[in-house]
Amino acid sequence: MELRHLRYFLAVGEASNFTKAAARLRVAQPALSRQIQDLEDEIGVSLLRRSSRGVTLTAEGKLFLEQVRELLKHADVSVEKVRALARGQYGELHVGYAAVPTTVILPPTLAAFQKVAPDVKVVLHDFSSDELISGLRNGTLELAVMVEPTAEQTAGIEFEVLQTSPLGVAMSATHPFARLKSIPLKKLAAEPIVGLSRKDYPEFQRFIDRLFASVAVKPQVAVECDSMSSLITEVEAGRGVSLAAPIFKLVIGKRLVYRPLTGTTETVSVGIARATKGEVTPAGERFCEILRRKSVPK
Amino acid sequence: MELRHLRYFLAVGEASNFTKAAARLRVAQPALSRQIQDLEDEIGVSLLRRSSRGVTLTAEGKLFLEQVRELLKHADVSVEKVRALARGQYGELHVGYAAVPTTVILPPTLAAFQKVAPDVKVVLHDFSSDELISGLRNGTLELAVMVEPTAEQTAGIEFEVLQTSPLGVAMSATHPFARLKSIPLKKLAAEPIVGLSRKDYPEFQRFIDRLFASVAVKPQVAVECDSMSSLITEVEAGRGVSLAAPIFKLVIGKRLVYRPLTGTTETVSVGIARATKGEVTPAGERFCEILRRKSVPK
DNA sequence: GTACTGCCATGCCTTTTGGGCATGATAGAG
DNA sequence: CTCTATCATGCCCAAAAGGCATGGCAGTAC
Repeated sequence: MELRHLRYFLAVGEASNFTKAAARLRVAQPALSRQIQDLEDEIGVSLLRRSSRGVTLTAEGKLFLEQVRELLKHADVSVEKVRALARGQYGELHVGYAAVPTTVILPPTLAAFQKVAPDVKVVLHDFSSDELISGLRNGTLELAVMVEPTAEQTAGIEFEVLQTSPLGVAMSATHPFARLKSIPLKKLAAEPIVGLSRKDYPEFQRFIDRLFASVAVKPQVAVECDSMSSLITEVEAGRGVSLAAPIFKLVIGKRLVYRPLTGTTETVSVGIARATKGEVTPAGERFCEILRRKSVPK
Repeated sequence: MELRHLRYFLAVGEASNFTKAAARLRVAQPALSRQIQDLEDEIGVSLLRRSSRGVTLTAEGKLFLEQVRELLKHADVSVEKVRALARGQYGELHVGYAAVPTTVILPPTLAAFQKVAPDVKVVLHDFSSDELISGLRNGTLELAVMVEPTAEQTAGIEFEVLQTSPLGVAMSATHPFARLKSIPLKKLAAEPIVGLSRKDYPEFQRFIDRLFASVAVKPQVAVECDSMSSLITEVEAGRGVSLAAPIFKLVIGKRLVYRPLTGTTETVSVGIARATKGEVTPAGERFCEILRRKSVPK
């Protein structure tokens, strides 16, 4: 039994007439006649009642016709799914992201991606940077939108910068710094700093170290928070100030004040991280393209 | 695309090796190789990654393999269903029956049928005799197990007798008749009779008329019941006696007394009724065979 | 490094089979 | 009773599946 037999049977069943079905299939009527006979022989059941005025389906034929309809439909859909998968318009896409630095880029990207590939199920994973890296390594994540990984994390990971921003400082409105237009790095060095915990964000510690190496000062990290929301609360309470990128302004709202940091050329970069030998699905590729487009500053 | 392509792809996908798959399919390896190429060309997507140490599925290949498995399974099941339908081991069978006269035959028949054709859904319809006849005529019922239809009902219906029984009378234990061993028709004619309603059981009225024609007496039908249970209650209450077949003994239990009727050769027959030009399904045929077997008195 | 082995692809030929054309058989319509 | 529409059969051709021999390639063993 081949799909041809089923396609032919479907045509005959729907036309109730060999001649017309043959015309629709663009084959000669005798060829069709024989294929149907072969099909009936193989199944060993009469599917059609022939008469000199067309054909009618037997009860068995009716049942089989139903089945054949489903089957051919399924075959079509299957092929279409595979093609869509190859075009990046079907399947699952596991995207990891760091919540705060991606608040601006991610939502419009997701919206745009949804439009071009509505049948791709995007599975979002809000992870800490270390979790993102290991997710990429073990294949759980196909790509991650995050801040540039540190040298220790970068093995087997390739990173593509999307946006680079200067650094700034966030503080409570009552803090003395709030009266300044910008904060010099040296002044910051003398101030207690609210930071992120070593455990969840190891790269934060290293970043701080690198930043203050230029002024040869050990910064005072007064509090280590395990989440952004607690960090904001601590800063708001006046326990210290926090390093921040301009994007941070969107997250802190009116609870904190943001000022640019001067006296350093250090920057933070947000971009796409992927495993060097990870699978590159067409859907992932499309997603990256949109990310790039949405990252161009207007 | 033909089923052959799918069967071949399944084999290759499962073996991860053309040579072994070809052996399992009993075709030469090059032939298999080419069919798979054709398949990939047709859907326009790479399904396999070839290497010198076998093949691995691409993401598209994995998706397609899943689909193909389902598809081939579906094809097998479809053919099997059609064959089973032709053998009378699949499908629906609508059987009408008259509840009381079939209390003995039907249950064992259903049990036996269930055994030989567990996948046939037997749909039972407990109808009055007129409903049974019209059900057969309009095709709702394929067959009916019932008492022999009257001449008026018999057009377009063929009836096959399964069991014939003499007539008897049912009465309450306190009724004078209960002291007799049998009841002569003439005595019965003088007695008030509890019958079935004209509306639901027209054949009952005609049967009564025919029976009493031989003794040239108009019987007194005192009460017309619309169901067997109410008839039993009425008889039990002493409102009259009722005509009955021996089978009736099983239904009345100890609530009523049964006595044979003498002075008449009239009998009641229970059998299979079918529409003369109704569809005869193999399942229906099987059901009838079992009915016949179960009707042979032991 | 070299020979070896297992794997898949390619080229060429054979066999199978699907398909076309002409024609036959049949039954309902006019 | 002829005419016509319908499906089946016989015969032939062409397309395509399949087989065999062989080639290329990459690990593996020596």
